[in-house]
Amino acid sequence: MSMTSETEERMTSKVDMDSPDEANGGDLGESVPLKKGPWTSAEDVILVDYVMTHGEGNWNAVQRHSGLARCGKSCRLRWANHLRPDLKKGAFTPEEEQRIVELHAKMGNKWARMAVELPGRTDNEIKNYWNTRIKRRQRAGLPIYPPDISFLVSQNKQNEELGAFSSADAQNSDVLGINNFEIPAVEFKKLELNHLLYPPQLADIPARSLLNDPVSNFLAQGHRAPYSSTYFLSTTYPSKRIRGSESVLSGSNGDLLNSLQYQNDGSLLAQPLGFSSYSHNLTYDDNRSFSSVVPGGHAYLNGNSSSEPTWAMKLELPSLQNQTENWGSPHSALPSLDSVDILIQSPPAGHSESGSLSPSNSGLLDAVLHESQTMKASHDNSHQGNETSGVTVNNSCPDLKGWDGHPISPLSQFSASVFSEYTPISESSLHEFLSMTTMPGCKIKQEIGDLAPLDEEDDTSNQTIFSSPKTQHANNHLASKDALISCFFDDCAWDCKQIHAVATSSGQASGHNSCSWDAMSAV
DNA sequence: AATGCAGTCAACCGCTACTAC
DNA sequence: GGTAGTAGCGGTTGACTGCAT
Repeated sequence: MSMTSETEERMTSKVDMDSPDEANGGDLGESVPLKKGPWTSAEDVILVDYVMTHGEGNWNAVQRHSGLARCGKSCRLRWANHLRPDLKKGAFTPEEEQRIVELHAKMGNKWARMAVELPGRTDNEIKNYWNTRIKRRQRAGLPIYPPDISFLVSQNKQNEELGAFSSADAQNSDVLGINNFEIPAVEFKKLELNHLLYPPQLADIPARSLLNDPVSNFLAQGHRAPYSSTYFLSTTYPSKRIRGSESVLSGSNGDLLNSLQYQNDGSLLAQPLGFSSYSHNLTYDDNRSFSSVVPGGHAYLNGNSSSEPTWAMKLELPSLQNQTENWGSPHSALPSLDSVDILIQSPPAGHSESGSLSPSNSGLLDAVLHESQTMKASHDNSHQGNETSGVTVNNSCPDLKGWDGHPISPLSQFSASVFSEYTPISESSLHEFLSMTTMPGCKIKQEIGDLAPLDEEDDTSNQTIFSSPKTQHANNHLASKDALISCFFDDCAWDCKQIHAVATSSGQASGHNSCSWDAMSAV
């Protein structure tokens, strides 16, 4: 947001001068009231000067030493989000946007950790971008994640579900909660990250930043020296403190810092970055495409916005550390979830006729069967003859558009529908549901190539490669649910096409057949 | 031109984790 | 082990901007 000096001053005049805020770490010994609201240019200069002299940290001392009438928290925030010289200014690039989506699919609302992966970007920036994006897409009735990401999210969920089956496996889980099953290797061929690191370029910085930004001028006037060489390597960002069990990623900071160098002019010199913090699941292949396993799974939030909620339930999306601590353990309770508001309707009365399901499948799976069968009946009545290559294409919601205008995945629709139509929802049940629908080792990967090829665009835009887990346990788990899968996949032809694209592009067929593609495609 | 609305952004707030004593 | 101080994170708020009516 650009702000002229006049505007700045005008705003400043409106800023309340609050009394020292004890809760915010204000200096109780000072009589100077702490100021709130937008920072002025003069304040910025004072703060920058202070950091040049004293370094970062001890933010509450800023007021004492510089006379700046700001609380420590405010100073830290101002520095971290606006004044530190390694910040990248300007709009997110498409690559960064793609990266954010991908990171969010993996991490949930862990903005600080996402910021570590996006050098020069702040958690606040990313958070604002994401929230804006969510709002925009929800309004448009688009899914939060693109289909390939959504698929990977659900794919990951099933791996976590598998991990919960075996305490032995859980004990062997690595620090990030990836169990020792053979995790499907997923390649985001589409996600070229050739420019993952963006050295700040003057061209990227708004003119205001160069001409009117007092800090830029300040730095330009000879205050850069302290930032030269390794000054920031030891003191500055990304230096986000990793909370609690997130410390398993502690290598991230160091590795990242080791990949960054500041030049004498204060600009950031980018070096090849190996992402060693996620080296076990994030890699570059020879084509510099991005390979990832998505360990975190998230609810489909795309929008069945027409469903009026009867009550709201706050769910948290799983984060890595939570998976480690909870998901892999057979003694664990429900997994912790990141904050996502999901509006869920109360279940229809008397919805418990599916007594054939196991107790663990009660509730949501009943709902799955019920809705799937209902939808199937509906399709049979109104959409007969929509079969292509043995796959029934769901056209029941022709107006809904998915990622980049693609029709919304029936899987996504279905998931959203499940979320919106039935409640209370059990996270474990959801995982089980997703596990069944996307279980690796499923015959999908072997026989899917028999389907008609997708159009060229799909082939190139959703190239995702899976390998199969060698998990007999999973296969046994799967085998008992063919019937459910066959019902479900009637409504998932679209996602089957995605799977098809995956299988076609990968050329890696699994030898583990535990559920019948025929059963799914023939319904 | 005036008004309303949505989008964007900076900043604040509440909370938690870490550290030192 | 308890407490206070500090740092950091994530959610929320409010001001500004741009566009549509």
